[in-house]
Amino acid sequence: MNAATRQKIVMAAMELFWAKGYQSTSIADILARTQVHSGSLYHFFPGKQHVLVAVLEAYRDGIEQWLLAPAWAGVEDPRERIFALLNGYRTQLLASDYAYGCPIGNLALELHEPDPEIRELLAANFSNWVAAIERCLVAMGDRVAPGTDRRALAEFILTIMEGAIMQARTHRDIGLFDRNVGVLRAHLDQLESAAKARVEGE
Amino acid sequence: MNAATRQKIVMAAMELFWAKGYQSTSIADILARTQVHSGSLYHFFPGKQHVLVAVLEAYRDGIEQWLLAPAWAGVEDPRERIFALLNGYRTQLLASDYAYGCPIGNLALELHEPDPEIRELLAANFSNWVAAIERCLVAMGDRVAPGTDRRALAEFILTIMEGAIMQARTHRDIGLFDRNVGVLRAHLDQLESAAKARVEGE
DNA sequence: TCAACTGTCTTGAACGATTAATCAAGTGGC
DNA sequence: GCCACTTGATTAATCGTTCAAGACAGTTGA
Repeated sequence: MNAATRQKIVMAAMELFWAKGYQSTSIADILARTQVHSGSLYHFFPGKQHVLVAVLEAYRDGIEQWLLAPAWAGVEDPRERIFALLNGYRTQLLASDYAYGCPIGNLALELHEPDPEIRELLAANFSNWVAAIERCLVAMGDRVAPGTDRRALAEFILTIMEGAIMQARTHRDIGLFDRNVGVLRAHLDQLESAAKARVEGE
Repeated sequence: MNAATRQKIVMAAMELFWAKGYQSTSIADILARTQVHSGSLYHFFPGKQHVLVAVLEAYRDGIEQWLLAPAWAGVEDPRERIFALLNGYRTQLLASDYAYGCPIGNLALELHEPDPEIRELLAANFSNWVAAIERCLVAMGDRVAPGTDRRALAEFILTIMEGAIMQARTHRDIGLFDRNVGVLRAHLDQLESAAKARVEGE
């Protein structure tokens, strides 16, 4: 199997779905960008939807390499890793003049009645992201109060990332992103100081 | 002007854009549902995009009557009004089997390069929603610590609503919505108890 | 009182463009 | 010769949009 052509298609589709969305990206768009002809594309993929499947699998399998590793390079403190990850999205949003938000979040809201396979891949992408944050929260140990539901808090942080990008992009104002992250920071501060007080009180 | 036909189109488009998204809704879909013919639609609207404008204007102008008033009927406490509003979205999500999220949030992420007019209408809808929450936070008076940025907190609450719906819908699991709202509730609890401690301390 | 006119809205066939997808004929390495 | 892959013209369907013709209500003028 000529993996090169297949991968070229997936990479181009990744970029195009991110920039324009799934429906607004035509097969012709993908063919033009890759210099591949339609017969080749349909040799590897039964249809457009299967290109999306491959894209979502690529995101799922590449989260460590393409998302977490770059964001966390040189950042050791687990708490700061959370904000470093959020800052990665912030940077992308600004660098693209508010065009590039979260590719998974975009697709999750664009596709209204996705096939189960697609929906589960979107969910898996969210789950992996949440798991990465949860690992940071676990690594913070007793800096967060012991009774804290770290999984729920990790889900909450994904929520904030998605909502903050949505608002910042719509208003074309990074202040919305920053203020949202600011409130999250205050929330984590409070959780930490509560844990600290608890330790000192004992 | 025969306002009846125009309004029929706007109402049908509202529903269809909400259920299927903007791009997946064809003019033919709107015509079929309204029993209006294409010539009539194009008599009132220069094009599909202007139907979207009318829909967004309808949301903007109807937020009080169609969103806030029903959610807040019988709820006087400003803090509980916040959660009553969130609960409205929760109910819709469940009643529609995870189909109906936030119509504005959906459009905000589906449309990648919206015309300025569309983008500003989306932003105006968000702003009105945030303003309504901010009024609740102001009505809470010194139950929240005086230094709190109530606007930022209101934006944060919109973020949580949007992110919580996105995740719950993708996972088809209301637990994601509930846990997100749970963390928000804990955050507000903490803000309230901090304000209380401050008052008692003085 | 009635006929003619005016402007608003309706009808529905038709248009060109774009869409995802097909397929028969190739190419080239093994 | 076999098989994986490529080429690119072609397809049927669907898209948003157009337009000429007509329906209808209200106004005008005699």
